[in-house]
Amino acid sequence: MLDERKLSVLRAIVEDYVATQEPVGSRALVERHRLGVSSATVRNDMAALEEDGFITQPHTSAGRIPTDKGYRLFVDRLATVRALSAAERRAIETFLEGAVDVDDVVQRSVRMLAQLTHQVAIVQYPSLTRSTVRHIELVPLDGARLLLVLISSSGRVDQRVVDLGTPPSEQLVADLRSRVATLCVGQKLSDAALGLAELIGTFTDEDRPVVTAVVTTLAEAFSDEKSDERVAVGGTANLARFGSDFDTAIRPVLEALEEHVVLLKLLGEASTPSMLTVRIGSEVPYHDLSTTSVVASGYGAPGESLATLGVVGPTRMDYPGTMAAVRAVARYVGRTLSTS
Amino acid sequence: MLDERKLSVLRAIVEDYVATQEPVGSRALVERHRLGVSSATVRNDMAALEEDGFITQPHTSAGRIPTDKGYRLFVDRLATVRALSAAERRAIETFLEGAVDVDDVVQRSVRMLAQLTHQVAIVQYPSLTRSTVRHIELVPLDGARLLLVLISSSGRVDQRVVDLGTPPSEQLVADLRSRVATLCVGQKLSDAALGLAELIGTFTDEDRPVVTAVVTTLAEAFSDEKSDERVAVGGTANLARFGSDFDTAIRPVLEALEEHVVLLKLLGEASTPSMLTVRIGSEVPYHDLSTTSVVASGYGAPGESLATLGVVGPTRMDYPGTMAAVRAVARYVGRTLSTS
DNA sequence: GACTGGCACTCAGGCATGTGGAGTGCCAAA
DNA sequence: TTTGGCACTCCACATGCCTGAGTGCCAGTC
Repeated sequence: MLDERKLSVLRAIVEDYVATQEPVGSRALVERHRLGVSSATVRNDMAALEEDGFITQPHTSAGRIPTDKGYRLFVDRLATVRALSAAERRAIETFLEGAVDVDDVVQRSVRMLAQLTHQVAIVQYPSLTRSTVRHIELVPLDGARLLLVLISSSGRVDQRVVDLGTPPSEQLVADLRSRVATLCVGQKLSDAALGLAELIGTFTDEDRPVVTAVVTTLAEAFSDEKSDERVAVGGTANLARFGSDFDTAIRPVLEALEEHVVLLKLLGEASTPSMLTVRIGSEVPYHDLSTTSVVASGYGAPGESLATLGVVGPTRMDYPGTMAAVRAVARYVGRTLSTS
Repeated sequence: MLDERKLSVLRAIVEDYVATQEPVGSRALVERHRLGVSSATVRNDMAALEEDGFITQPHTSAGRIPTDKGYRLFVDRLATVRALSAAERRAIETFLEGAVDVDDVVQRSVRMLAQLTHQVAIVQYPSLTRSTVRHIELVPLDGARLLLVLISSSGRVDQRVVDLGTPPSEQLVADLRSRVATLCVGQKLSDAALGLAELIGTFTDEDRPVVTAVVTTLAEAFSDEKSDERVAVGGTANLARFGSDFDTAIRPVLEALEEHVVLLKLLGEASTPSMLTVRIGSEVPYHDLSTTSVVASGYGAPGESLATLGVVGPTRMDYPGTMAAVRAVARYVGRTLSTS
């Protein structure tokens, strides 16, 4: 039903439409691509493709534009992955190398990604719950307060102030510090949770409130999803690509970008690193964003992903180029974070 | 030259234009405001106001719109400060009270401000260099590295990793910690700088590299402007108010919003808290933003301001309302931060 | 001298009309 | 199965007209 030539025609339509933003007709197609057949033949193929729902025409006597289904087929079967140029790769590398801490890595990635793809870029901060603890520290503050500092394997540093009620003895703090460290370092926090809970029972009744407060804070503040919700957004000036009508095209995207929860859902679950997720138009889980596509990838150490990054753009985007850029940036970010 | 009635006419024009976004004519003016004179008289006044550069007409036979100079006069002499409603004030208060840390306060303020003004809101994080040190801590990490934690009076917690070259003795760390703390706590970092520099000389040659590294990091990482550059932006969906032409109206603003340096310059120097700065159109120091206005205010303890917050919007904005909202939020944020 | 009513003039924006061109669908012939 | 040709459709653009809002000015009135 879909012979080789029809697929070529679809590919040609997608490529031309992405390039020109205008419905593409049969005549223009045979002129720009060496299809080896006449425009009449292409017209027949187009009719078939439209029948199958891969393309559509905005109105009679207009050219064709791809449907979401058409883009999907294009991405799955027709796109030839464009490799990044050496210059681009070098640019990513040197730009990311200049980062001084995790915050900086994320900022720079977002900029890089926006610049490479000319789309809106989103980078999620490395997940706390999914990385292991490198160092844990308890610092007594003035009064009955304790500063809890957590350094995770991705280099991220988080802190939280714990209110204890009563000032703890130096002895207790030191003891607690070493035992918590023994339990947690090298582990994921979630894996250490059980051990931490048991820890409480091993202290005297007197010390128990303090221990409980610390353990609870650890569990609550650092383990729940809240601390994984941080994201950076960049390249919003590229929203122009969505179209010129602010209310229907641009505003929904801007609103989504302000809702971090929505953003995280858009990026989706981080699968294994350098595994690309592409959602096209109606596949995006928000109705207002039905004319946008999302290209995302997990990033992190080769084994397991730390978080997700990606771009959102109009459905009529350059998928091969965007996918290549997202994949490349994800790879470099993962590398940068695991060696720092 | 500018009698009372002409000023009333100007005020009426500004108010109507802001409300309707359309050039306002003499007829409509006398209908909507009880000026007590006929439209012909208003026409004469308008001619005079135009002569003086306070208003202009987009084309012959159109109504008048205020010029930047007109808005300026309006803001300086004509605007009656609209007080926030009790409900609005209560909303700010309860919303900000729910914040758990400084980050949260800033996030919430930005949202609040955007929602109140229907403009794009910008909040600068409390300045490190301008607040005093509440607590300072040195935490030995694995290897020859030290974690430097700084808690400032605004509740902000910052940390930096120092690379020492050689692992320091526990004794040295403890010694250094207490002496640095003595020097810094209760002071601004900049005021303690001299004492810190002198501190180096009081250690033995052997210890000096370590001390130098710590002191330098303190001075460099926490004292320069870099750490004051953090800002939060919100309400970008309100960009619609700038107009419908993306390229000329919206894109320049989006681009400015991505450049933190530009943003900080827009907010301007924080003067004393609850002192409002209003820049109108051409008064804004960026040429691309000549159709935007900025309303900003410092915030902080009554004495001296910690940082700045504000909104950017089109020159045709509701100045009294915006100014009231900015002032109110600044006041509450200052209060919230100084009591936490 | 200040205000007012009246009048002629200007011009943007909306609406109807007309036209060119790009593109399609279909059919008969190769 | 492909192709050239032809009739048909419909958008985009240009043209022209008209209306209404608004102005500037002037002569008259208080």
